[in-house]
Amino acid sequence: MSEKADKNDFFELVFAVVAQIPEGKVTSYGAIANFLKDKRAARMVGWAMNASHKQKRAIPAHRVVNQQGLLTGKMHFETPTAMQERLQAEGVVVINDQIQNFENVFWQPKIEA
DNA sequence: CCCATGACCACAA
DNA sequence: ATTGTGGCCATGG
Repeated sequence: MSEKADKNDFFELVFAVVAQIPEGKVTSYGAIANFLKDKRAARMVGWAMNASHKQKRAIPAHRVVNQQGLLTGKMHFETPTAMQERLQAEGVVVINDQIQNFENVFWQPKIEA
């Protein structure tokens, strides 16, 4: 089988991690990038999220925020408020696009088969 | 083909 | 502590 798409692996890896985020929890781009040994490539993670809409897999991109716990990419969602509303629907307190008690809801990326 | 932008993060001054 | 720049890789014009 010739799996060669390296960049595709990056996508799958990011999607895999994001898909494993438990409800009521969030993670950061840098955390994922760091997990991928490319902490400088945090932008690529965000870019992968942009492609998450194309993925058939349910990618809870709303659970992915920046290191500050700020909903930077809310504008890329269906609606600018979809991200915040969705997070709150999962029990995450978000005020002014800022996740409250971010440390408590922070989830460390890890591959759980 | 070259330039500019992007859901970011880390480091230096 | 804050501000500014670089770096990362890919996509778009």
